Amino acid sequence: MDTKLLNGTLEMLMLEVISDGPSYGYQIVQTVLSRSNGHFELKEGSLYPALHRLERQKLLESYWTEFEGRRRKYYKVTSAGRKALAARRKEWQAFAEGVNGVLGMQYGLA
Amino acid sequence: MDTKLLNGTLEMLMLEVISDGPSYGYQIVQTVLSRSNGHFELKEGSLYPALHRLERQKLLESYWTEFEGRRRKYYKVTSAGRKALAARRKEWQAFAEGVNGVLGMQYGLA
DNA sequence: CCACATACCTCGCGATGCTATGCATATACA
DNA sequence: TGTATATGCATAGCATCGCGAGGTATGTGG
Repeated sequence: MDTKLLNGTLEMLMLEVISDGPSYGYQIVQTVLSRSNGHFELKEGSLYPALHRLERQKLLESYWTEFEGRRRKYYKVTSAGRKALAARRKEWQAFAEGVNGVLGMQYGLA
Repeated sequence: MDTKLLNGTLEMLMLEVISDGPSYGYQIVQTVLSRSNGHFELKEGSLYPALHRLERQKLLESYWTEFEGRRRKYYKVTSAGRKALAARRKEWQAFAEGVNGVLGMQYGLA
């Protein structure tokens, strides 16, 4: 997968995954990987900075837990985060329609 | 339109437009604007560097013309450019499917 | 004469994803 | 015992790229 395309959508994907229930870094990577049919393999060097970014923006909140001797930092979506997610989904749809328009492709909900 | 999303797709859109016939900077902006239903307003600060990039990569070729006292630099797609465009269209489709998969959206050709 | 459209260009900033690296623990296997 | 693999978090520094701002130039219409 061309990494450049991910630009801007990575945070949306993370918000989306966490909006289904609190999750932590390592698990988010696995979830995105499976839900994208193995296409998106988030890298730690982009994942953790993005999580911290989203938390600074109050779109996520975190708490530490302990599980079988390993520490996990769980993140959950705030109400502001849900609003932001909804907005980004709309942006994504408009964007995809714009690109498909230029490419001469007509896409619609199946 | 969120500028971040354009990352990586801008070159594909430009190749696509020019593949319909030689075009020049100013016109490319107008074409992309109309074909995206007014969504993508390419900025000169990204347009011209991108054109030069694509020419350096031999995906575009250019020639100067004169029209009503104004100079225009026309670009045409090379055969390598056509191959690259086809590849990028595939990448885009895979990418969009991946994103829609994570978002829980099912899209198909209409 | 001056605003606006047309038409090209570059510099430097900010944002963002990645590689590389580091730390730590549990499990499986030799 | 040691060692590879999976789990789990984090940061520093690099490369890329789109954009705003600024510069140059001509034609047209008020």
